[in-house]
Amino acid sequence: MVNFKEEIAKEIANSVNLNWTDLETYIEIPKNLDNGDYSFPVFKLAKELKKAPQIIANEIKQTIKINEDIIKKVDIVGGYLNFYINKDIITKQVLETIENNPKFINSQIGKGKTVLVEYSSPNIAKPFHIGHLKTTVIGGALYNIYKALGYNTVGINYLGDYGTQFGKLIEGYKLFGNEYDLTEDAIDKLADIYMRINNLCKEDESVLNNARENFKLLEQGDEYCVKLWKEFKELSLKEFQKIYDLLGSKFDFITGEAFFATKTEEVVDILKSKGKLVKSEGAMVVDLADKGIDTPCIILKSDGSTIYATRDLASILYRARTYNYDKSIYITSYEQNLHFKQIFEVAKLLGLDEKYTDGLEHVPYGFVRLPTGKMSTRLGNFVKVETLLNDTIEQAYKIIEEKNPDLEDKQEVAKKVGIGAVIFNDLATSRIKDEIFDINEMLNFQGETGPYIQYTYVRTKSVIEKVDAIPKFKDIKIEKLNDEYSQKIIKLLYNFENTLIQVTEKNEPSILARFLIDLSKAYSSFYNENKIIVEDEEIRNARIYLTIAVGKILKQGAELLGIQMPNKM
RNA sequence: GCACCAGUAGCUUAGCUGGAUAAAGUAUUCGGCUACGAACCGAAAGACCGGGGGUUCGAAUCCCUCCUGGUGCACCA
Repeated sequence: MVNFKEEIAKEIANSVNLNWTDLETYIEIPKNLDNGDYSFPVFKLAKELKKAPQIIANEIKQTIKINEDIIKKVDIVGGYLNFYINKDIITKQVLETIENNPKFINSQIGKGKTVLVEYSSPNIAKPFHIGHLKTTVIGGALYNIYKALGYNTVGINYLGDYGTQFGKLIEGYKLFGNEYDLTEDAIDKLADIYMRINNLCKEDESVLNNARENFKLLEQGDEYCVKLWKEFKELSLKEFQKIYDLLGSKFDFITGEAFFATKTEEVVDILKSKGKLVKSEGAMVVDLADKGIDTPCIILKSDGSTIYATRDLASILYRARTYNYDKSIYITSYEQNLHFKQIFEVAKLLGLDEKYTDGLEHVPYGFVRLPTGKMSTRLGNFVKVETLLNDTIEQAYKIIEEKNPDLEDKQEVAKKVGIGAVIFNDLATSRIKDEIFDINEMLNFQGETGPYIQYTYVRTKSVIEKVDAIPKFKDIKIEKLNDEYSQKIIKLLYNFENTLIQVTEKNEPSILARFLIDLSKAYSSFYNENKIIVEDEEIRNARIYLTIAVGKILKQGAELLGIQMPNKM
């Protein structure tokens, strides 16, 4: 496809004798359509060329060689040079590309590169509540999008399956295990046991010591403890899998902390041999004061055992060797900002190639809070993902019942719509923002929501279903799509791939979520203003063709976010 | 106390590598189904872009400072 910015930048560059790549970054897209399709602020050159913007603008306008196929018109308004592109060429190229390449992605940007995405990472034996949803959904979307751009993508679920907490849980099971039947709702019951033993540990030091002892035994491979731990893990995974199935979350590897616990020795050895490990308040730490980080990174606790940082470092070593990654992103709440800052600094001391340490990136997201305050498993103040999904699915079912009672497979559709609403809600805003969870907001499927995108898609399907002959691209009269509504859609479609690239540059799926809203709005306006199935065959075919293109991109974009599209709703 | 993040319409947000009149949704009021799906479209109203300084031809955007909220700050993850 023509890169309009590049073409314009090159032509201006010729005219003023400057480097076109710099000029390209100056080019903007005017908010107001009256100001053209692309705009060049001439003020930017005033200093460099030592001339008034007006004079420069005139000179450029006069000397620039305009290829009429690409640029129709150049205007000077204030200090801007406004470019009006040839609508037919962009329309033709967009539709032609979608015809030939249904995925509408040409970029080779990810070819030969490997990206690791660590996400979801729940603690086993604890309920999967809506606080874990963001990492699962954001990570899933990023995973899909990197993959779509050609990256070799590896999704890792780094389970919290290690640590003193399991010593406690084992102790709790020993004491009250016989009161519970773990064949059903295992996690809830384990969480209950954990809550009880945790309270007991606070009251009774000897219980806490038993818990610590259990963990030590677990580490040493004690048969009873390992057997219990495995059982807890399996029960938890089984329940998590139910949620992952609903959300469509997929992982290439489910590798928990325990896996790396056996690999920490090398980390300690390397740091020791480099003299970076120093004793501080009884623990072995790496001092990071010279890196601007006040808090040293603990590698070995006072009792000589490892800590999560040590295991994270071991995982970096392992992943560098195993996957030869170019980029490795960690999706967690911003609570862990300092932790990742620390381990990324310490990772530089492990003797790894710079490629690997440069590729490390923490992708933080904001807190989810309940109106009643911060969520806490310990205090029982949380909303389970399962409950939330059931509520939204039920709501979707109710609305279908009301609006489209004859629909087939209502339950299936309600599932797609209800889950789509939840996923979209977590992806629609910048990930760094905190969210106060409001169930009423979740259950409102109007406006900028997942169901709105699905509804728009369903309308495209419905239109296409109504026509008997699907037009071929070669028969489309491009110039029939010159109206403002069609053109708005075309411009959005033109930006689809660029939008995906932006998502990966910022690790920000909300950019795609917004794009899909914009496209849905543009199509809804088009739909209301233009009758599609009209007598005039040329107009009809052109509009149907545009409808097909919108449907394809909506579906693809939504699926990249993890949202399934129903054909009817 | 130190560090990081956030503060834009009643509410939820977009815009933040500086650019033309600050953009949406929601809530409120009004209009549109004898056109292909009204979970929609259109309109009205709603903003000292947290306050104050500065840099610049130009600041929601960059710098300084203050205020508010959140998070982190050593053996939990």
